[in-house]
Amino acid sequence: MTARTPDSARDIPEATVARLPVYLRALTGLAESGTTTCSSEELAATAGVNSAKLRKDLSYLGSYGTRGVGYDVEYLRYQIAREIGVTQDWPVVIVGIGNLGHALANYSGFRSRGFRVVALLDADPDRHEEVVAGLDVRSFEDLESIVADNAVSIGVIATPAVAAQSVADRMVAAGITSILNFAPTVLSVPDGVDVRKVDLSIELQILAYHEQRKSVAPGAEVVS
Amino acid sequence: MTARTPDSARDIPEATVARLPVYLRALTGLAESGTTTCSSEELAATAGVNSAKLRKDLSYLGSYGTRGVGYDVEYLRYQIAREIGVTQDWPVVIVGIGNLGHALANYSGFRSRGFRVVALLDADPDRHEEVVAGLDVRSFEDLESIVADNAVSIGVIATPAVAAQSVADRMVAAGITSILNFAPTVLSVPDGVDVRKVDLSIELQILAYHEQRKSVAPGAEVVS
DNA sequence: AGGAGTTTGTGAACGGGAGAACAAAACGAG
DNA sequence: CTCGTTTTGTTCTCCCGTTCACAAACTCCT
Ligand SMILES: NC(=O)c1ccc[n+]([C@@H]2O[C@H](COP(=O)([O-])OP(=O)(O)OC[C@H]3O[C@@H](n4cnc5c(N)ncnc54)[C@H](O)[C@@H]3O)[C@@H](O)[C@H]2O)c1
Ligand SMILES: NC(=O)c1ccc[n+]([C@@H]2O[C@H](COP(=O)([O-])OP(=O)(O)OC[C@H]3O[C@@H](n4cnc5c(N)ncnc54)[C@H](O)[C@@H]3O)[C@@H](O)[C@H]2O)c1
Repeated sequence: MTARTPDSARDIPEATVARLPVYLRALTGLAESGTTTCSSEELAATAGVNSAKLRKDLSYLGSYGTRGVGYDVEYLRYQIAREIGVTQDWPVVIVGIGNLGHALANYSGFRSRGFRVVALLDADPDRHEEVVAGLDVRSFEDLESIVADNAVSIGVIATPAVAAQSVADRMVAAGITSILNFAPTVLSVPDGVDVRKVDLSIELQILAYHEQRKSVAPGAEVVS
Repeated sequence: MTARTPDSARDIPEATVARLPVYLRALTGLAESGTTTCSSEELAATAGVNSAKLRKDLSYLGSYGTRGVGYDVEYLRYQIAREIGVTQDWPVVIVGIGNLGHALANYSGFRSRGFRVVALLDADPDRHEEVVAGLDVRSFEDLESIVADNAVSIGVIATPAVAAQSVADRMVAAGITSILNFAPTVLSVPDGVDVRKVDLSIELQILAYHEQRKSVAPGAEVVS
């Protein structure tokens, strides 16, 4: 019987943290369709996970359900949002406004999920005349002042791979402590800085591996 | 002593499969910089993983190193590429040529890693006049014939979330067995079809969670 | 040829996550 | 108030993945 600190039941497993946003999305969907209460079974189906896993995940946050009834959609949604930290708005800077940077800047889904793009930066002076998604593309040299003025702690790297490490170094020096990296490179950053990478080529290669094996052995597998 | 089938040492752990593309990228980098031989330590550092893990991963493919020496960069690169299946070219279709679809279509990294975009499809007739990255944007109705004519088995979904499931259903019916999904929805597909999802909002939310906790407890953590 | 030095490949210990199963709690009917 | 039904929260077990540590294998030097 661990005396559970009721206010801050800390250290949520990483695997659970990665699923909380999925639950949040599912709950938002349920709320929009008018559902006010749902069981772990329903929510699990909507989120595409096992219901036991869902319940265990939620138990790390606290006891927000009612036995025999289920969960209040709106209440649980708020609790998860609070736990993740998306009840507040997070300012974000995007560096590298090329093909991908444009798409990211124009994406409305970030805003609706608690993130606000405060600046678009690019090293190429030709880009600086452009206005993307209502924001001026500014010089990369402005990074430090923008980070300081807007209390930015999250940065997105969408530059070519060769530039990524130097951009990351500069971000870290400017005070950014979380980086989402789209460039296909391993970034090295000091302790205390989180890096997550998104590599589309790797995803395709994983699919190709399984695809190749389907041709010989029909052992099918669904990776979600 | 499991009699290791030398030609097909099958069932590589999923976690290893996900890292093989990283090793491949690291090896390509080493090869380009003129390195012909490397130790597991060097390669692990380049790929950003533990060297013991790297060696164990490679051991699933076979014994391609030489004790006391290391690995032949070019030889190992080929072996990994063959194992993943990227020695051949994989035809790919992209559905939903909006912000993200444009970026994907223009991305040269796919081509250089064994993937060839054979068609860009969109439901919006206004898009059909467009030429992106040297390809006509074609009607979604052409899906079946394109898949059949080009033996496409991999599809990319970059449509809004509401359309994603119906696009996936249509892809599966047309014969596609691997899907990379960018829409923030859970797709349900029959057994035998692989789905991988890329959700940028989830990545940001995971960063936000850790960021939020940094403010209170300085227990830093690097997630790569 | 033999020994010293390197580096691989793998056995074994460890930790974390997934899922089954169940006891505890809430609710409603009678 | 009591019993039956529903559903949560949690315990327990199993499996996968990570990491350590070391014997086996190879090279080079003397
Ligand atoms: N486009 C895609 O769909 C896609 C897919 C997967 C991965 N990626 C990766 O994302 C990254 C960006 O891709 P892209 O297609 O947008 O490339 P891009 O060449 O279109 O854009 C890169 C932008 O970064 C800017 N830049 C270069 N060096 C910079 C620096 N030091 N500081 C600031 N800005 C700098 C360039 O001026 C350019 O505008 C690449 O690393 C690419 O490998 C892209
Ligand atoms: N843009 C981004 O950076 C970004 C980031 C994260 C996630 N996403 C997700 O990626 C998806 C695409 O984003 P986007 O910004 O490119 O959206 P978008 O609206 O710019 O483009 C969507 C395209 O899909 C087409 N489409 C709609 N229904 C279709 C159907 N049934 N069949 C074929 N085509 C159809 C539309 O005509 C449009 O061209 C969305 O689900 C979005 O949530 C985008």
